[in-house]
Amino acid sequence: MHLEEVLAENELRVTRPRRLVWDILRSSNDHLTAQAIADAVHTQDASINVSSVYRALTLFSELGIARESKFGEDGSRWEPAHSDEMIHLVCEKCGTVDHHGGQVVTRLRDHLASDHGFVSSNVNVVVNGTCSNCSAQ
Amino acid sequence: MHLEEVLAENELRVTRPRRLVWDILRSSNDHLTAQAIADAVHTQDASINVSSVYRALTLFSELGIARESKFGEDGSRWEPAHSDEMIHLVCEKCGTVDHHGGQVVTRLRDHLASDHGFVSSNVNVVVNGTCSNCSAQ
DNA sequence: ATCCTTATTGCGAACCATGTGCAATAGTTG
DNA sequence: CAACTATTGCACATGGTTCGCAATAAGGAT
Repeated sequence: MHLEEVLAENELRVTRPRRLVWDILRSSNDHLTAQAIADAVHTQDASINVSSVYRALTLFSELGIARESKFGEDGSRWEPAHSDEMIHLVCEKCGTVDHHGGQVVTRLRDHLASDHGFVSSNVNVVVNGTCSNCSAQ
Repeated sequence: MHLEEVLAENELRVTRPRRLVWDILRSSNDHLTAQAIADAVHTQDASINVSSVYRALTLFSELGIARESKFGEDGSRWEPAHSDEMIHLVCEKCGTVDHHGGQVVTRLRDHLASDHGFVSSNVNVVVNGTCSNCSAQ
């Protein structure tokens, strides 16, 4: 997915802050806080303001190319968008956040819709626990 | 579950702020923000400070008798603790938050543990969407 | 019931993540 | 290149949540 296209399609401009924030989001496979992203941006261009980072992130989320999740302590975590099917496994020991795919979410959605008339737009699953690495020792 | 017992077991004191916060949590079947709880407390005793409300809530959550969830805009939501099996259905139209029980979570836990070595301590499922009431019209 | 000890409070200020108004800057289109 | 205006940087506002500390009150002992 190319930032340029998505922005162009919506008649939005491709600016340096937006490009940098996007590159960092894409290149990291972590779930970064806005602050962490701002820090990373600053190593490449110290003149870019935190506000622009926040503005870029909110924009990306509105455009559907970034996803905001709330876990952990210090504010929201950001990552490139992925399907709801991908749920989050947060290890309480090493702090790693992994994705896990399956049909759980789809099944849940279907069940809620057909049996309870609840039409879901967005499903968020966060599992806290101990990952296999950490529970090994 | 009696507040007094839980507190006594942990050599903690039963104070007016704690009792009021607990009563409000128990009597409401909503998911209240700390601020809303503070407001409710104030109608009964205006002299109680917000800090004490926050302190009570964090304490209750440590004691395992209250649960903090993060959805919506304005901060965390609080409710008396319930099993992970109860997932949250948040209606984007009317704002209602409903509980929904099932085996989804247990199945997910088992799957993650046996097939992926991820031992989950706590599972959080938030489904955003439109409830049957709202989608009716 | 009263005294003592110390957990807990109220207060105010601090903090942190996030949003905003506005003048200056820089994409984009012609 | 020029012009139009979306977007930025700045500095400040905001809203939720925490903290230090002196004053207060819970609960056990006398």
